[in-house]
Amino acid sequence: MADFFPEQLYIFLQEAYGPQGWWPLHSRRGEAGFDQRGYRNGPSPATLSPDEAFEVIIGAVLTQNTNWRNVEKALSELFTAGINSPESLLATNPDLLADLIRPSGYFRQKSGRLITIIPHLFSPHGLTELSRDELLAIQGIGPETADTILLYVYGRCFFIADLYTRRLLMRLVGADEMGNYEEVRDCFESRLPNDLALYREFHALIVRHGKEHCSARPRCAGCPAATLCAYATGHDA
DNA sequence: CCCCAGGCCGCGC
DNA sequence: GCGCGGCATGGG
Repeated sequence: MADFFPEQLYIFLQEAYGPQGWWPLHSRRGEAGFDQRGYRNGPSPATLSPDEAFEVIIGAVLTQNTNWRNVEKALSELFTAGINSPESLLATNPDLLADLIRPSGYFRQKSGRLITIIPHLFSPHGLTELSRDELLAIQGIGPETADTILLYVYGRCFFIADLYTRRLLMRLVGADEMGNYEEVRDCFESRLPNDLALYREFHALIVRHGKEHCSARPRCAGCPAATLCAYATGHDA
């Protein structure tokens, strides 16, 4: 990863895909300032309201190893059932909660995780801001979920080194140069300016790019990062 | 039929 | 500290 320059990559992705407006708020889709899938038209505020924070945290847990489409179904079920706050979630029977989030997969496990996690992150006064280590100590919060909360809920510059990010970087620099989650995170964080909007937009662009081109089975034709990519060389261009 | 998706945990080594 | 199985649905 020694000669990887993330800002170059960012320029290419931004030019190809434009602004992304993450994190999508499913409950706000179609409202003023949001599109039909809940993506913001403009940049998001540094710190979210308790309602928005609740929804991002729920979504971050539900999307663990799960397609966002399935998460949208589960979020719809939750909001239709009136579960839109820490209090309403904690007042729900775990088996019922599991049934509501069934479309997101691992539904029994995720029901338990939500019930475990939410009291740590919210008090009767509102959002509780925890450190990365404190987040990681909670059952059900691993590195990616912690960094998602830090970046999109608390507005802190932690780079999310999720599946799309690590797969993209592996193809850019080659498998031999690849690192683990923390090394990839450090790679980006040590080479980027401390710019919250940049961090948020960059991760969103990587996910978008992962869905359109750099998926498990890559579609390299038309890839906006091909000129930076070791893998693309010799492939279907 | 198969593989894949914005992980995480507990276990064995 | 790293690899592996379990957890589960819905789309391609």
